[in-house]
Amino acid sequence: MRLSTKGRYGVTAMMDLAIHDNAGPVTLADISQCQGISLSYLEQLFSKLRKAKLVEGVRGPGGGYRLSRPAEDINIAEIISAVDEKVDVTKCNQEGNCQDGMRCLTHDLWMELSERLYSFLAGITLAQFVNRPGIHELAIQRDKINGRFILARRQAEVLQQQRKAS
Amino acid sequence: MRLSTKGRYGVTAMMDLAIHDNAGPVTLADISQCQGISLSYLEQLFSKLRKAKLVEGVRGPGGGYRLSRPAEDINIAEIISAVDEKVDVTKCNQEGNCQDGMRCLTHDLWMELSERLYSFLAGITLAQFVNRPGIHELAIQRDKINGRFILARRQAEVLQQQRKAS
DNA sequence: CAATATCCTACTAAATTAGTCAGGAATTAT
DNA sequence: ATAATTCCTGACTAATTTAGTAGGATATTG
Repeated sequence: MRLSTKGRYGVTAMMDLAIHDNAGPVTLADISQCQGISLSYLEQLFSKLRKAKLVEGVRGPGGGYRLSRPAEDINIAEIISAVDEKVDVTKCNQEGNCQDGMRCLTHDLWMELSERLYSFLAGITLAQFVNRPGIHELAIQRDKINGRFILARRQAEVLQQQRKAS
Repeated sequence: MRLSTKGRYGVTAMMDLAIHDNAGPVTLADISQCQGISLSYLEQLFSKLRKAKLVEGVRGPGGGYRLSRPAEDINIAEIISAVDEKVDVTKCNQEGNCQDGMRCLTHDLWMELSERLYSFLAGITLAQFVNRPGIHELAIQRDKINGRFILARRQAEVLQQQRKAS
């Protein structure tokens, strides 16, 4: 009973996007460096996230990825499903043909577990999780350690523009 | 997010023991044939189940395995833990050293998920599951199809002895 | 054009899972 | 006693999945 790194990486990366959402697109190179995930591997994951319409890619310099919806509307179950296949612990993919074309004795158990698992994860939005006490502080601390100055600069620019506009 | 066959096999096999609990020990050869699991593989699983004190082996002819405790006192989480390692979706085995010796941003999420997962599974006893409507009937049907006459005979003998004793 | 990014496909290495094989040890029936 | 039955153990292997590489194409900005 475990979660592959694919799912964990996916959620972690999405949280990164959510945290830096106001500072424009985040590059995979950035995430790769900070979270210690290989760039190419991240590209594969984001390809899936993009196909699931959870993120949007922006090409070219200054580009990167951003959430395609507000963090309030993205839940953990979606992310894991997109990246790590289904959240499902049955053998038969819920089809009930687990043993000789019939439902095996434990089929109902796995079905129920799968459902509960999914709804637990579906009940947690990115926003909810990012807004937990301490998370933002922890993230900023991390960014400093990792020398994520680009993001800091961008974030400052965005604030300036907002001031101009008002 | 998935369950390996180890865990599934383990639970399925334990259910088999629970269902045939009144008919004396169940041989692995029997389970192997009926559930379509290789005998040697079952032996490995049962070695773990035995070490976790969930089953007892009875050697010699007429031997097999039986539950070491009443089915009411055995829950699904124990079985999976015994056979398939921990029920845990964190990267760091709950130690909180997931990223550079610090807790990663998603650590709390995985911790909470692991806990909920475990307590869900721990809340289901073998007995509860075996006593679900339809399960016993399904099992008897299966036994007939699989020609599990040995067990049927034994079950009859047990009943006779009980009658004599009373 | 040059630099920066995403995007895409195919390949490879490592780890895990699932299983096999070969034998030994305990128990019971004959 | 001995043969049959069954658990028990460890080492080995094949298949699958996971994780990661490599290399290049495409789009965008300055």
